[in-house]
Amino acid sequence: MKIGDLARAGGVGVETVRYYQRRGLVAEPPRPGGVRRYGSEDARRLRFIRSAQGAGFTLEEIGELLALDATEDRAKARELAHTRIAALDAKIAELQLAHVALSRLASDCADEDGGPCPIISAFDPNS
Amino acid sequence: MKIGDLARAGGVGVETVRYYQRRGLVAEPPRPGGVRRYGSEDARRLRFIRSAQGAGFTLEEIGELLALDATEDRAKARELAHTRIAALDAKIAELQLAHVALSRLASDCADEDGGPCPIISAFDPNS
DNA sequence: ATAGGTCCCGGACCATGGTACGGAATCAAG
DNA sequence: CTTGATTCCGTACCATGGTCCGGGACCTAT
Repeated sequence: MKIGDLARAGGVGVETVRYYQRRGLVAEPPRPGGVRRYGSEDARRLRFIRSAQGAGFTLEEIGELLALDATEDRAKARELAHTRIAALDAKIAELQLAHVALSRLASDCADEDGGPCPIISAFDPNS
Repeated sequence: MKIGDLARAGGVGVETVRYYQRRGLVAEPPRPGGVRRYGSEDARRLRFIRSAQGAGFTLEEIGELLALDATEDRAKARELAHTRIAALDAKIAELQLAHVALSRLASDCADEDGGPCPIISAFDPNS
C-alpha cells in the first residue's frame, strides 16, 4: 500500500497521514525505492485513531495510548481508560441535557401561533 | 454590572466577553461614562452560550440561534433544533460505543497477568 | 516518449475559540 | 491623594487538527 491507498483505507486524507507521521502517531514505514509502503496494520491504526478521537481523546493522548499498546504497563492503560470513561459519562450526560433542551424547544415552538420561539429559555435550567 | 462581574456571573473570562462582543454574540450594552454596563439578561445570554456550546453548536450557529430568538421564524428555529437533535443522537451513540470500547479495554486489562493491554483491539469492531 | 496521476518535502496557511500584552484612563478604598 | 484594581482598546499570539502549495521525481498506460 502506498500513502494514498492507506489514506483511503483509513478514511482520512493523504496530508493527514503525513501529519500523523510527523506527530509520531503512525510509525515511519519502510520505503523501498523512496516510497513509503504500508501494511494493513497501519490502516487499523488509522481507524483506531479515528475511533479514539470520537471518544474524545486528543491526538496527544492517542499518542500515549498507542505507545502504551506496546508496553506492559497495564495499570497505566487502565487508568487512562477509567479517566476517559468518566469524561465520557459526563459528556454523555451533558449531551442528553442538551437533547432535552432542544426537544423542549422544538415542542414549545410548535407551528401553532406566531411570536418568537423561546430559544434561550429552552436551555435555561431555571424555567 | 461591569464586564468583570458579568464574566464571573457567566462563568467565562473578561476577554471572552469582549471576544463575544466582537463576534456579535452579546449586544453592545450602554456605556454611561465609557464603561459597559450590563444587566442580568446578559448573564443569562452568556449561560445560554455555554449550554449551547455544550450541545455542540459552534459560536456561529449560536449567533444564528440568538438572532432567531428575537424573530418570529418558528419554522427555522424548529429546523435548527431538529438538525442538532439528530447530530446529538449520533454523537451520543458514538460516545456510547466508545464507552463500551473503553470498558472492554479496562476489563480485558485486569491486573492479573503481564503482557500489553489490547488497546487498539479494544476499539476494533472486527474483534 | 509523453501525459496524468502519485509521490516526495518543507513550510505556509486555515478555522475555531479563545488568551495575552501593553499602555492609558478611571474608580474605590484607605 | 495615592495605590491597586478594573476598564478601555487594538493587535498579536496560542493550541488543535489539519489542509494546501510549489516544485521536483517517479511510474504507468497510451
